[in-house]
Amino acid sequence: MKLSRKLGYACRVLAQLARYHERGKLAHIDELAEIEEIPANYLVQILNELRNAGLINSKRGKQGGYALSRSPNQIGLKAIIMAVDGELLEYKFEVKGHSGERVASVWNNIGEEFEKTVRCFTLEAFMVNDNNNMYYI
Amino acid sequence: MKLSRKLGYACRVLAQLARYHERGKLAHIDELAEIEEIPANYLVQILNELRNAGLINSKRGKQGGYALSRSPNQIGLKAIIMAVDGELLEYKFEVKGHSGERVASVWNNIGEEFEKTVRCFTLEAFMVNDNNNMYYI
DNA sequence: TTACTTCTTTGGTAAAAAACCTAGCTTGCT
DNA sequence: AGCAAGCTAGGTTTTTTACCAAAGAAGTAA
Repeated sequence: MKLSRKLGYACRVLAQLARYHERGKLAHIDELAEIEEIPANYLVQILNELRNAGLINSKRGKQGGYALSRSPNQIGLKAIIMAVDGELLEYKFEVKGHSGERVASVWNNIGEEFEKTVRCFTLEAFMVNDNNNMYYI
Repeated sequence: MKLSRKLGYACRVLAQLARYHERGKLAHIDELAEIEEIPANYLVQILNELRNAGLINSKRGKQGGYALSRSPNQIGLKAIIMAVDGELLEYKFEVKGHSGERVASVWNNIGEEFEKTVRCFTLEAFMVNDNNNMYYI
């Protein structure tokens, strides 16, 4: 059970876009790539998928860039996962053999439970709050 | 988020071994492969990992075969997953970038929740009960 | 309208992982 | 001894992941 690196990138870039969202600014792909240390050429693809899923908007040309399509607490983790991975919990094994159906049905149940868990999280959970680190002597 | 085919095989072969367990018989690798429609050459590896994890025992030579090391309700799903996949929920992405740590920490929480879900299941859940299908006219 | 800047799209490639195979070895039974 | 099982350690093949590159399209501003 592995989480793809791509999903990690997606969470990070969205977290970063959430910060831009607070400041009402558009983010450039190169900025995002540098701040979150994501290969820019790969990030292009990821941002595309996020846009196709309706999580972010983009604007071309000068003054262009990316922005969240709604506020972070309106962007559920399930939507993020499905945007980049297609499925929440996909079992790639065919339903075969004597126990095939039973096993598949149990994993469906587990998938539903997992979905409940995932529903508890939104993009807000991924946001870094810099103020937490600001202590004055 | 994909479940490996290997994990599906493992669940199925264990479910089948659970039936042998009820009848107190040892199972041969070829029988298991045929009944559950798993490539025998691959199954060898899987059974090996299950044995190394202590979930099953094996006996060589004539009259040899495989058996569960304990009853199905004593074999937790977590142990099964970890036997074949190594980790329960492994995120292969390095902790980098501005939001790296935060994202990793959130996914750790999700992993813990997932573990709670998984703890509710044992091998018993995967067993097929033939009696359910036995209706007499 | 032209030049420039940004995203968009497509079609790749390289590396890693997953799935599966082969063949010789070991153990235990009869 | 001889055979019937599992054991082990290497392969190979296929699929997926991660990433790159370059031409295209759309907006902006001189």
